[in-house]
Amino acid sequence: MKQFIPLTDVTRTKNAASIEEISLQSKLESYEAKFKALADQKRLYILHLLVQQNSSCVCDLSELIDMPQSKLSYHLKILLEAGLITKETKGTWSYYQVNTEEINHLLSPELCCLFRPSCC
Amino acid sequence: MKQFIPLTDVTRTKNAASIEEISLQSKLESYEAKFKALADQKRLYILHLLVQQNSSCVCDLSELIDMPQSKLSYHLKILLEAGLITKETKGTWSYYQVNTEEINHLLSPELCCLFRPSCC
DNA sequence: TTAATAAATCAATATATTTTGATTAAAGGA
DNA sequence: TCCTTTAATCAAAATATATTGATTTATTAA
Repeated sequence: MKQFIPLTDVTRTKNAASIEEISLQSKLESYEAKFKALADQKRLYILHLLVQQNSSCVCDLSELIDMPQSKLSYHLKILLEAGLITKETKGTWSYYQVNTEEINHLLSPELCCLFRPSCC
Repeated sequence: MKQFIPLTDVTRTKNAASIEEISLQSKLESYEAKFKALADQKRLYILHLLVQQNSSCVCDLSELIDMPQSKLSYHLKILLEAGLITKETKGTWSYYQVNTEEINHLLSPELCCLFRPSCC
């Protein structure tokens, strides 16, 4: 995982960062994580599939996307930690769903065709 | 640069990909590049600064963000190639600007405070 | 119980991205 | 011309991310 880097590229010796800088920085940090999760064709395609399936478990997805289970779990975890999907475990199954609200907060309405259900 | 990966994880031997799959794939590919450019605190901060400055050259930005010139040029290039900023060269100076239209196509109105001028 | 299935995790490797400092190229001024 | 400034580029090193195959854990079914 990436470390928390200061907004400017050197250590502040004299003054502490202002409140505004800290809050900007924590915003940038959380957007970084979300965009990082979106910055991958495979994960974008997983989101696209999840939207169409509404909800699906790893093994079903694994067949749909033709990807080994461990690899898929890895990418799902990244999406989950970024808050872009949610997970519900029932017995040995884990069902994943797109977090539509989060996607709406982040992306333009134009991107709906790809990442939102019941749209286009 | 990342290679063009097929939507499923194996080589299609029998059938060629359908038109829909190809067009989906090229969309995902272009979004991947844009999200990759956004997937970095430093670049998000550069965008934020550019929005406030309206237009600025590398040397001015370099002071604002306290980042070495070569590093800044590297990150500006990534933003430029993703189409998120534009560049205009005057003499030895290069002036960069946020491509607001592109940002609007991509991001939610909510993100305006950070990445759009005259907003919030 | 035992065996089978689902999915998370792990360690090793492979790949990609970022950083650094130096060099280069182009433009402008003395 | 020669010196300075601006910014792009380069190669090497550092860091981060992704992939692989094996292992582990938990649950269910026989």
